[in-house]
Amino acid sequence: MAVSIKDIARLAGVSHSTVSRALSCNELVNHETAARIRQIARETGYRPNSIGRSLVTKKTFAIGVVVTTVADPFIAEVVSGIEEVVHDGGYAVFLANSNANPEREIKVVQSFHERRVDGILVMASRVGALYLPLLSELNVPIVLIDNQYPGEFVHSICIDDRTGARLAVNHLIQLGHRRIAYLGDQFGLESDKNRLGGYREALEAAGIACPPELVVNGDGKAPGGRVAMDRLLALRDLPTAVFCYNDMSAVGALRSIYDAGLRVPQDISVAGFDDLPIASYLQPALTTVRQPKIEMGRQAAQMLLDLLAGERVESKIEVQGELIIRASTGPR
Amino acid sequence: MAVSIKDIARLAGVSHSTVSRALSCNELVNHETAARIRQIARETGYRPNSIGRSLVTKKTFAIGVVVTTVADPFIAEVVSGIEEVVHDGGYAVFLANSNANPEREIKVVQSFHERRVDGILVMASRVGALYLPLLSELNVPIVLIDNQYPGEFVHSICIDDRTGARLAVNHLIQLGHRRIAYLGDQFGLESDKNRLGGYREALEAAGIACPPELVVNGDGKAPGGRVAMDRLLALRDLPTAVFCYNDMSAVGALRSIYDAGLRVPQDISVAGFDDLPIASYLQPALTTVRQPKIEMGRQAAQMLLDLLAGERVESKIEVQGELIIRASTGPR
DNA sequence: TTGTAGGCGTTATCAC
DNA sequence: GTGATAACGCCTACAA
Repeated sequence: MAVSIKDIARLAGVSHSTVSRALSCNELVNHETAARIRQIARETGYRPNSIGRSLVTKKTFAIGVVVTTVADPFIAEVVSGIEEVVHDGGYAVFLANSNANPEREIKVVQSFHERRVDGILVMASRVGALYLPLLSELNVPIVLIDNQYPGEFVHSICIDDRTGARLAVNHLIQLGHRRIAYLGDQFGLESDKNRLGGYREALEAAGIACPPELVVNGDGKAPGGRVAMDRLLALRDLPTAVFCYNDMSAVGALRSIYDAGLRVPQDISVAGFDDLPIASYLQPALTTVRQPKIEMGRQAAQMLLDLLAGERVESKIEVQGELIIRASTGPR
Repeated sequence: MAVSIKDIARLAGVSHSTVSRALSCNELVNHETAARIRQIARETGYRPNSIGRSLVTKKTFAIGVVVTTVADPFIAEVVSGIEEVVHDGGYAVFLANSNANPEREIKVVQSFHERRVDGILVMASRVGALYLPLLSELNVPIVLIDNQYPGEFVHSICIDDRTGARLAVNHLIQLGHRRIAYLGDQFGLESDKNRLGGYREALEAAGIACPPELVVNGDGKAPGGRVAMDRLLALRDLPTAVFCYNDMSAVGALRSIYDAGLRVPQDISVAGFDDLPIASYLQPALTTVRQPKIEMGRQAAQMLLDLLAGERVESKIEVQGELIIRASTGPR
């Protein structure tokens, strides 16, 4: 079937070890025989079998990436940053969806382990610190991106949700808004908790009340944002501004507001979080907190590669968001 | 280090072949010893090494997926359909970006081959029929999704771009438009050629002229769509409707139109292609040709799995788009 | 029902 | 410089 090192050895009239050396550009091999061997390898269309190699070297040069779903624009951006660095580092990427299901997340990690990946990257983990016991057993470095399970993990990178949220809400306050709503994600996620926390802190610091009816939950996507905004619009006393968990929630909120016949930002200001590529193309262009998505992917991947190279790494990176003011927020 | 089948054999006082049989639930092994072995495996945290297994079985239960970039909402949707079916079929997914670079695409495919993936899926291939010589050499089944290189390939799935485009353009014609522009993708891509072809056919069938200045090229993304629309708006005689290569191009076109102080659809109607999740949330909601994105991913993956199972498969699937009429198109 | 032996494709350690 | 030989972890005849 596929041509192996032994086939080449036979054709070249040498031993398979010589072929191995010649192909791995080992110096200790006659220049002419090496050239002849490489020539034969080319002619026969030889491609080294990385399975055989991995078995002896105990390196697969593969890393596993777990995401909740790749059909999420934020995640897709981060993954593209990961892919870039991992690929340039000579590694391949296994990708699997957890569907935000903790059991499935663990299953996926274990299947990665069976494939003997050299490292694992998990986005928006629903397991987080629960890995710690597994970790020593697996003996595979894991880096978490935006861990969604309470508690510290060894190696992780995340955005400073709290500060980012304060940035956005302070901006709304400075515009004169006093009745500011928070349109969140599903209950229980760390980043939602922290963005809500930042929102509360900003209001409190400004001496503004935060009545519970102004905090609603969506699902981090447009449909949920729309429904949640519908609830806010059903209030007797409408908010004049809404800070949304993320841009996709804001997209849903905008739809709800338009359908109610209101204008943005004249009637209601809307701010998001993420700064997805679409954000500046929405009508009106969305004010939001930019996350360095691709860069976060790159950094997480680099942290993992450094770990694999045995280098010392910062165990926890926290990046800062940047407020991008566009047209969806205006004075009260 | 990691516990192997031999370690368990030693602990259980049996040979490693017995362990192998017990763990693969082979019937030919004493029930009690099997139970004991499985117990030990559990206690020691044994995880089979799929590398060792693959070497002898010559199956990796991995498939390689090549995309131009995963940070494209259309591609991300298709990939999520692929991942679902592939994962449920017991296979893992290698993901790699080609960055729309033909040389890199070939490199990636070859690296997949070195890893001895059981099959390969390529989205928006820039290589297409050029694979044919490589194919016999690689001896790995390849399925193409939306092949962008001219010519037929063996196994492929694509959308009927021509008919889809006609659907959209006929809709604009029925609304009374006569001056209809085509805002395309980069020059040279098959789907762009075919959507342009469908556009021309629809106009011709209606006896409408198609002056060359009404055909412009974008890049399949919002920035390119915006710039291309700017060019259309610089025309002395403006189009009253624009059919865009895809939804992201339409997103850019909308921005350009708003910035010019015009209204959609009152001044200009805009139609897209894809029906991305965002399409119905744009302002105004985008009229577009729906591609069954997730389903296309599923079908492509299923085709590959069927191929791997040695089943007969249709060599070429062509799916139909569906016109989704929303608010971005209106009477002239 | 179980053990022995061989081999998958590679790298690595020895001698020669 | 080169060739045996062993090893990696697993599966699978074949033998017992």
